Amino acid sequence: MLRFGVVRGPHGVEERMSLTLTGYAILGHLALKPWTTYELAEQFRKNLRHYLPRAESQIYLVPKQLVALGLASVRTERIGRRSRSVYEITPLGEEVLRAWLQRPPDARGPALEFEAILRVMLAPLGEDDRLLAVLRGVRDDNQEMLRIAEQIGDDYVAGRAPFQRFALHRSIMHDFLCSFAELVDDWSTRSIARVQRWPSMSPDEREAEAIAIYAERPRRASAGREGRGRGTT
Amino acid sequence: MLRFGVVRGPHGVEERMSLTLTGYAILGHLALKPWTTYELAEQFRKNLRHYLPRAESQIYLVPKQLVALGLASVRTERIGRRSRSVYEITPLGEEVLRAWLQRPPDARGPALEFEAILRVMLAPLGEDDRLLAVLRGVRDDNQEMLRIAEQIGDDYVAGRAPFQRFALHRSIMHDFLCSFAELVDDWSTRSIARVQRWPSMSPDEREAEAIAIYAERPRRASAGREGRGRGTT
DNA sequence: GGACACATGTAACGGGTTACATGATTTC
DNA sequence: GAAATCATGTAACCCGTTACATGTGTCC
Repeated sequence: MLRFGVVRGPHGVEERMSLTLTGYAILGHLALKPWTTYELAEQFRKNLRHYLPRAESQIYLVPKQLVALGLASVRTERIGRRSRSVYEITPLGEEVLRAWLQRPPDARGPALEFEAILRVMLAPLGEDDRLLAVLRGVRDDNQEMLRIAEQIGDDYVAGRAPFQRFALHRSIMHDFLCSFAELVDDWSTRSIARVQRWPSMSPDEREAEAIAIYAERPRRASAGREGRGRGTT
Repeated sequence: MLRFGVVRGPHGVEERMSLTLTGYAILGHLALKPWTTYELAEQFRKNLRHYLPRAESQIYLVPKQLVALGLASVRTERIGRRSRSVYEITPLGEEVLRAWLQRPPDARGPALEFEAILRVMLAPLGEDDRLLAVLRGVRDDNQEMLRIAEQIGDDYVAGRAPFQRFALHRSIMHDFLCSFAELVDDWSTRSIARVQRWPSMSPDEREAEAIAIYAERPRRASAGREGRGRGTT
């Protein structure tokens, strides 16, 4: 997060040094409504962790930093004897966020880190049943993601989602999350089935199976689609 | 990487403290054949970055640490006046790797970090054309991934891949990579098309579109599949 | 009265990134 | 002889994680 020099240029604010993605994520949430740190932590735990995984402690730290930078303000409420901090965005925070939304993303594509794939790669050094265990672990874990996606879908259909008014935009997110969870489910399921068939196959059959996959994937040519060509606009 | 106490137990080595995933990734590569740091860096740049992204400098640092831990050895070759280090796995390194392959993975599912999704989430704060720019950026960047996957597929079909002998195992990786690249391509393409239609739609139509997506995704029930139920085996 | 969720942090550590630096070899 | 690629690092920095700590409210 570090220093954060804000320069007021002719077209609004320009940032000398930017926040981390976590910082913008929280600032963005504050732009929608005031949040307590607990609510933010909950939000990250339930909804954001699939494409912005962060430790709980970070969610309590970052809002403080935003306040220190003048991008947010805190108000302390008392619920009985228990106190809680409510964070709100400041006008400066709104400007900084707007400037960020105007800028092109730092990373355009998704960053994936997938230990299981490394284990698949090194699987020839071990036994097939270890590979199966890895793939089953992936699939089992993914069931949770599928359940969460289902829950979110139900909430929007029932009209009781916290951000129902953004349903249209959020449906793009939901589309991605579901596609991803379904991909992991499908991939792990068919890979388990494949590995299970290997012992009963001849070397030639195995060779043929591998080559068939390499020959068919990725599907070639995606011609005749919207807005062909480079450019970020 | 830090300390790394190896204890020789009744069933082979037991590790007191483990390597990072990067450490195991490189150790795993050394188990297949000796590599120079440059080759490793190339390998990470071309093949691994999609599911284990690491800075180049890290690839030069980690093998040195493996040597310091006694898991690998270096040999310095001279090509003309230019020298290069060739790294090889030691017997201890092989044991440690085998022990790791035996253990269940630390993270079973994939970890995703996707700035563009955050921008989709906050898109209602900006203009639709900013959202379109983000989605187009994602799709354009993803073309590169699709091209790389195609290249890899061609190499295996032609029988000239560096690890042709592992074609069967690696086809599982290829399957995942292609599925993912195709997902990103499909998702970004259909999302661009959707956003472009929004201006010409009535509020009711937009509402209906959103709800339709939430109602259909994720696909419900995945009954009658292999090995139902929990458990890591 | 015990368990569990609510609620909010702090301190230390380190893995990985960014930025920089440098020289050799090949290609045009 | 300029440019690109080959080839190998080092130093500083810091974001995020791990692990710990602590008290409140509520349910049974």
